[in-house]
Amino acid sequence: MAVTLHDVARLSGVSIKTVSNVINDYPHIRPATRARVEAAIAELGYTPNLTARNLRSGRTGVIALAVPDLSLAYFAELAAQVIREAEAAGLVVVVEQTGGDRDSELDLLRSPRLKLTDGLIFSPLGVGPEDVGALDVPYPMVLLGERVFEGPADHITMRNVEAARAAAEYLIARGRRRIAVIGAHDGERMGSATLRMRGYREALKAAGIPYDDDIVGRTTFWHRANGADAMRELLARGAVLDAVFGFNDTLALGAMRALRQAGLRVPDDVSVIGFDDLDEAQFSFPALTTIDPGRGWIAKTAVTTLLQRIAGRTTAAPRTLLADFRVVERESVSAV
Amino acid sequence: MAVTLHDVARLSGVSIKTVSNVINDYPHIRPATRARVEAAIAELGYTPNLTARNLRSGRTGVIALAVPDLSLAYFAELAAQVIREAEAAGLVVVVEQTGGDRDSELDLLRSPRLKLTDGLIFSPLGVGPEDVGALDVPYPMVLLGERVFEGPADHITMRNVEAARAAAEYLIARGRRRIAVIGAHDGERMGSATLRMRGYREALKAAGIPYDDDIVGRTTFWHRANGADAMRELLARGAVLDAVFGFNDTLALGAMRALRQAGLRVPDDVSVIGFDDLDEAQFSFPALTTIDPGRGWIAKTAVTTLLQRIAGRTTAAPRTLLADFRVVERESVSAV
DNA sequence: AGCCTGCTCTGCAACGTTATAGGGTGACTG
DNA sequence: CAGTCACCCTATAACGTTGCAGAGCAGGCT
Repeated sequence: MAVTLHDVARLSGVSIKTVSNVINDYPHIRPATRARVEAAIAELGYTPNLTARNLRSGRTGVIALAVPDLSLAYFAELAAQVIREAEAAGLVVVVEQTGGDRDSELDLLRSPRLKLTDGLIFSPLGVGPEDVGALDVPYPMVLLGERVFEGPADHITMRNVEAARAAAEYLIARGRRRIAVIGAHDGERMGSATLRMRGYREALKAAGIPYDDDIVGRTTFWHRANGADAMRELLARGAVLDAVFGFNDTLALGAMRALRQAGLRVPDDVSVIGFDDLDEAQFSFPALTTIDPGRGWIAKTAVTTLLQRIAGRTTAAPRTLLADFRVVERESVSAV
Repeated sequence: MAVTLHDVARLSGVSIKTVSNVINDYPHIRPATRARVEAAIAELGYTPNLTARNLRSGRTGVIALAVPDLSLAYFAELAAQVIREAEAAGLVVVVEQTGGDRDSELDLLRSPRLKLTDGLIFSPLGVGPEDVGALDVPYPMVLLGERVFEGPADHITMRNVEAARAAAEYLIARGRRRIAVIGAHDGERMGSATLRMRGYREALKAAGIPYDDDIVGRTTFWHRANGADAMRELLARGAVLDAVFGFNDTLALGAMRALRQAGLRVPDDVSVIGFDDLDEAQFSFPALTTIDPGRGWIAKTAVTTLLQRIAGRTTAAPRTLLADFRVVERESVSAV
């Protein structure tokens, strides 16, 4: 059924190793021989068996990307970019969905399925600082996200505190003083919510605005529905606010929907800023002002860093690399 | 470095084959031997080398999913569901992005990378009926989408014509007569645009409404930006309309943004219906009325059909399977 | 007693590839 | 004219696993 090196060798009248040499661009081959072999390859439609090659070489040319769920737009866009970067480097990507659940994440790290891959780009949501032990895995890994710092692996992430501070400052600079937050998460000891909250509070403090727990909307999950629900709850209990900082774009978009449903005008009555710069943020009405956290750079750097580890070129201590961010000005924020 | 069967065999004092037998649940092993082997496995932390196993068995436990781009929400949600279904069946998924480009798609079909997988779920955008030859590939494949019918592979898709007709009828039933279309695509001989247009025209005809080319917005790509642009163009040339049928949700959402930007009220001045039932359609303002094309069923059926082909249980002729659809009523359509 | 059967375990070959080591050529050098 | 060297090619042994064939042994049957 499948054509192998043996078949090509037999047809072209050379040894199997010569065929292998032709395929691998070994330089010392007579042009005539090379032509004969290539003709045989074409005639038989031979393609190498990558499984066998991998067994020999110990490499698979496959990397794994583990994210909570592709139906979350942030991770879909991240995955799209990681796959593009990996393809440029000649790799393919297995995408694993953990559901953001700590146990599933720990299972995945130990799964023999990863044996089929050269390395892992892991974006945890459940695993945290208490699991650094489990993160000391026997294969190359790059960590994304905010759950684990000082872990045993390279870590590529964004400047959460600074970016969140910039978002809040952007609102403050436009005269907003009652800036609600959507996405706070009390139980969390380390993560995006904690860090972005820190940046928010820094901005308030620097501007001399008191922190008010009454305008902090809490939600563990960061879906559109959670943003809308948290916003409705804030409005229902009569919170006074002139701006909303959604800790990500889907929260902000959900919140924006709830605001407009409640008859409030965005940005005039309430300005809204998000975080992530999803594609869809350009097309809400009004278009969402947000933070571009450098996702493209993160994807690219994750792949190149993983490749360096795989190649064993870097035996240095784990590094943490931070992406640059910027405020993307659109329509959902106006000056008072 | 890596622990192999040999290491386990040496430690437990049995042959390598016995260890293999223990791992593969071969029944005739003395409990004492089994226990000894299992203890050795645990002590050494042995996990099987899947590459070697695959070379022996000819199976990899990996399937490929080829879509245009994960940053398109429809394909991200499809991929999420395919990965979930595959995982339930003990498979992992390599995601390939073709960009929707015919040449890239044809390249992919011939790529040796697919040698690493047991089969392919392929959602083409560029490849069309003229390429049925190239689709006759030597590995199990399931086709998705509307580009190729009557091909050499199983085909799982949606009831485009009926669903589009239902969408238009839904608008007509609410008194809308000037129903614009966003997403028509003239160059296309076969595809979603063609089929959905057919359903739209069927509905018009059945209601005795004349077809008017002036309210048909054309766009090859189906991003949010294209929907907004096409809508703006229609409005700019003074088209008279009381409803919009976006051939997918992102087009509809883009169009909705353009409508509201132009000061029109949705749904009262102009009602909007989409197609796909993306997660984000629930959270636009107003929430988007749309068609649920049965994406979940499609993902599940694609995986199980592919698995049947891989197992060789079905040697029957290629089948076409159609998902059920339904209209999802939300807020973007109102009665006149 | 002799044979068969079933259980437990083993050795070898094979999956398709690449690395290593080395065997022939012919041409060039001294 | 011998020696050296670059070039072209080949045979063999792995990579880690599983399928196949069978060996040794105990127990039960005739």
